[in-house]
Amino acid sequence: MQIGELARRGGCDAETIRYYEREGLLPAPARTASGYRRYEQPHLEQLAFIRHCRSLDMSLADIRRLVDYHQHPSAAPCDDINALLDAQISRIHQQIASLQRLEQQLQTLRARCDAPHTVADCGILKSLEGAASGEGCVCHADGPA
Amino acid sequence: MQIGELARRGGCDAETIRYYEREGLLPAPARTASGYRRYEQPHLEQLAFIRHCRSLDMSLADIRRLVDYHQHPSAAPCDDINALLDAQISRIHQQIASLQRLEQQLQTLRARCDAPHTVADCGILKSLEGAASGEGCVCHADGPA
DNA sequence: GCAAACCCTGTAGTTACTATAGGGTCAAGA
DNA sequence: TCTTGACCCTATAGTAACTACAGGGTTTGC
Ligand SMILES: [Zn+2]
Ligand SMILES: [Zn+2]
Ligand SMILES: [Zn+2]
Ligand SMILES: [Zn+2]
Repeated sequence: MQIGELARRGGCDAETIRYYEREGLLPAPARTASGYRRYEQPHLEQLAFIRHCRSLDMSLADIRRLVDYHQHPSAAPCDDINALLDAQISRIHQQIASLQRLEQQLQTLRARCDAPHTVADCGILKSLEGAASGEGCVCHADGPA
Repeated sequence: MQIGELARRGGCDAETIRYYEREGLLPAPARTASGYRRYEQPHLEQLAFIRHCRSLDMSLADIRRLVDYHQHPSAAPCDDINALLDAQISRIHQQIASLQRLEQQLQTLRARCDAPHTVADCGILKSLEGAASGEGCVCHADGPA
């Protein structure tokens, strides 16, 4: 199949596939006489592997390592794979915590403007200005995030 | 004060300040005869304003709009400011939801490797491989994220 | 008169793509 | 046969918000 069909079946853009090839995540396929890329079933599976990992928000560097394990399955213990997953989970966990603090801070700030009024008089802007001149802001009352 | 002191007091790097100047978020300050930037108190306050907004994860584009309101307070209603905050809050909210789904998916995948074994035999890698060949993965059992 | 600690500009790198520009190829219809 | 449209190719630049040089000049103190 050519790159367009692989892209459709893999649920991504053809540019993305060329990018993965440049980055060494997908092997360079055979070419037709006119230079078109020719893909086979294994390419689709490897692309699906990559896209699935991406849907888990893994970095291309991490995916590269998993692809390597996938292509050269070794008798070594799988500690590396576990560590990779654990790091990913912990990163996500921290991001969630940080975003939850952030949302609370934004809600507090948002609450400073409850009635309709002018920009010059807006409690949100006033809070931000106060914080800038060192007055201590409403949103970061419990220590900066 | 020179850029280094402003950076220390503003809690960021001197490069960041030059970047803000290039981006039009901070006004170009006066220069000494030898070309060094000379900052005054108002610059520090504007930098603090920007950094505070950044700590709320606002985009530089949004901050630029707030800085404009701050510098030219108008008699117009503050709907824009409210909309900006609301959009920010909703964005964060969606990110949290998406990351929570993600964490669940990663935990499910992680649970496929409970005992120590070899890479060739690892349940995590096997799950990822199965998903790539269309078998339906453990992690996205409840529909893709 | 020299070294350390500043400062300057300009450019390139980061992540995972996305979007052009400027071409070549191929199959089908007029 | 010519042309139209859908496909493909490479190479380059753009995204967000910085960060990190390279390769200089300046200022301060000893
Ligand atoms: Zn208001
Ligand atoms: Zn605050
Ligand atoms: Zn395992
Ligand atoms: Zn899955």
